Amino acid sequence: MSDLHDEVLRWYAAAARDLPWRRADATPWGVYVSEIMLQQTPVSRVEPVWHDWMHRWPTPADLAAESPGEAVRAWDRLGYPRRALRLHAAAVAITEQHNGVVPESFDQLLVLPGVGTYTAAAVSAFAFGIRVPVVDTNIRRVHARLVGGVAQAAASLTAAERDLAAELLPEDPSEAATWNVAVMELGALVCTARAPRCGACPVADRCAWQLAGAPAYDGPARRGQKWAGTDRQVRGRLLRTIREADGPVERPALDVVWHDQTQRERALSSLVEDGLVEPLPGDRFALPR
DNA sequence: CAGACGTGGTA
DNA sequence: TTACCAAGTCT
Repeated sequence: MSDLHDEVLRWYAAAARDLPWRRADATPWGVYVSEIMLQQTPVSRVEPVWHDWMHRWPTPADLAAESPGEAVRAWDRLGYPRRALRLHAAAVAITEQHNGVVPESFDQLLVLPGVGTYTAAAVSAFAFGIRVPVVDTNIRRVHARLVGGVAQAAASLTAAERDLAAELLPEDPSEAATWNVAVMELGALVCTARAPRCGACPVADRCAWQLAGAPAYDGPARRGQKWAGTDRQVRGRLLRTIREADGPVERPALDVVWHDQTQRERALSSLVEDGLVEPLPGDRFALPR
């Protein structure tokens, strides 16, 4: 084991958070659910919802037996609710095509709805200990600083970044699995985007970015996501109203959430199109059955 | 490949 | 208060 691996793994053993989906008693399904929920969503908001889901649907078959609408309701306010729909669809696929057992391989995971390259690698590595490089935003940032000597990773994932992640992965499978989660944790706790705690970093002495004097990011400004006035905001309001209602919602209850009728109708139609909302007779709307 | 897609905490 | 940020995926 190289010094780099040794330092990071030692740090992880001492500093890792005690997250429920990382505990020894976490099931592959629990890991899977956590990875979907954690997409673009902070740990603190995921934790309570994850516990609810694990209690209610401890296996893929349990979720598959429910209606997709119940998954959307239980998703609560985690955001990007299509993830709930895809998680439900994945539970159905796992139940029908894999005998209810979460598949282990990257390729089998990748074809499940809502699973991209990051999640396929993460589930394969974290739930099954398979030696596969995981590349998420934390790991990309750590690599950009530690090896690249720059403050931020590129705007989009490059082939060079994939190659680097593969090169840095320890040979030993068990060590490799821990390495992935350790680098991710380092990025989440120490090598953070805004105010990195380099004084607490186990590899600051060999960090290319530190050695270069921690230069500020000098590339083009990244466009922030718009929110106010967008269809996303309207969709959020509409779905929240429907999600929090006991039964089907009448049209007037939706009319009041947004003033612009054209945009309101467009947003509602897109929710129906996505399968997040089901139109019912009598101009009523509900979560999908 | 750039843009769409939620939500809420923090500086 | 505006703007950025949080374990991405899909088209």
